[in-house]
Amino acid sequence: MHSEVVASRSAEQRDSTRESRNGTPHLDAVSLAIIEQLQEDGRRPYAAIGKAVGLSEAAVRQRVQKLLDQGVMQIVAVTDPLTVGFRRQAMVGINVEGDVEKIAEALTDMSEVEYVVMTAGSFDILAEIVCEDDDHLLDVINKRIRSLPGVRSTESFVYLKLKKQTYMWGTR
Amino acid sequence: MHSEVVASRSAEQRDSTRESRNGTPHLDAVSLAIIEQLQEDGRRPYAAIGKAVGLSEAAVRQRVQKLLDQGVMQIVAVTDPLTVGFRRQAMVGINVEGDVEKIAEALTDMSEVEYVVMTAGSFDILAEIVCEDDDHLLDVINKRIRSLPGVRSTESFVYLKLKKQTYMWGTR
DNA sequence: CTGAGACCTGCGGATTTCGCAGCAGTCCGC
DNA sequence: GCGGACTGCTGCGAAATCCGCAGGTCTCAG
Repeated sequence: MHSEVVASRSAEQRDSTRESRNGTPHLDAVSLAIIEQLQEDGRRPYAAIGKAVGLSEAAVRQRVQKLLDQGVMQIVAVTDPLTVGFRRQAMVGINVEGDVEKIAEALTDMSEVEYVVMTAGSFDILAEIVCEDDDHLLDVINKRIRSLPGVRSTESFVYLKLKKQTYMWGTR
Repeated sequence: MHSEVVASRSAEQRDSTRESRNGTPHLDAVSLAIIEQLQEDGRRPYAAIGKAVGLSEAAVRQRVQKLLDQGVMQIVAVTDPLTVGFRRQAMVGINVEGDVEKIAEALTDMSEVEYVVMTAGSFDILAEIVCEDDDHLLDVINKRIRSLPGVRSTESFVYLKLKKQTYMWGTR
């Protein structure tokens, strides 16, 4: 009736989450299904999730706790920054000479920087900035980022309109 | 003892959330405080939140429900895409001739596209793509995006390493 | 064979959620 | 000034959920 994900766990995937060589835990189908449930509604009761994935309430609870402890997922409220009073956002492409990782670390430490990723292509790093107003944004980009030793150049893309933002990884 | 956010709501901010002219609801300090609580832990009990912000359990519950209904926030599980099996990600900068909004809409409809924003600067649109492997990524960029009528050019930045990703807007 | 470890189930008791009735303050129009 | 509509908060009791813990099963290693 209700789609059971698995029943006879025939070897191989007991140990629902286990370290693989690169350090990221491997997830089995059931944990994935649990995550999907929580991506639809982070407050869905464990019993309801259990019914959906074919597990007892307690088992779901233990798995969720483990996923949280391991840092595989987190359950949080996400908002539209505009609504919460941050009126200027920008993506900044950065070119670095020398240690890219080091610059990335420095960006990570800035509270206005929401997102940092090292990339291949004509930028070494992309960083998303969330600010209260133009002055604040200008300050962060010009004073704090461009002055980092090793930053060769930056290019800014000020956000005009956010069209889509989902958190539905694994739900398709 | 426990930091009350407000007590005498002296006019002005009854109507905790109200439409301002641009359509985005205005949030008062208490709702902001509630959001902060839920950004730390999306499953925190209403009573605990109430204690923190100085409201009854029922009041917090009503406010949270309203914030969800209005779409101001959503409570969801967020994960590291890599852990869930999406091994290739990229940011794509796009230049458009003609109706930018239209292209943005088209991108929004693609399930692999996680994030779409219209920008000022040398790209008209930035879109984040989440894929399972290289083939999938190539397919989305070359076949689906570049073939959209009006797309003049694209530039891709394949993700090498995600360094930071927070959901703490309003928490600083 | 035996012990350790991972994972699941079942079950009470504590806690939380939920729905609702009641109350207070504001903003109308009359 | 005074109802009436509206919004938001509180306080409750009932229902549902969460939580901890004591087993049980399976697998692997020695």
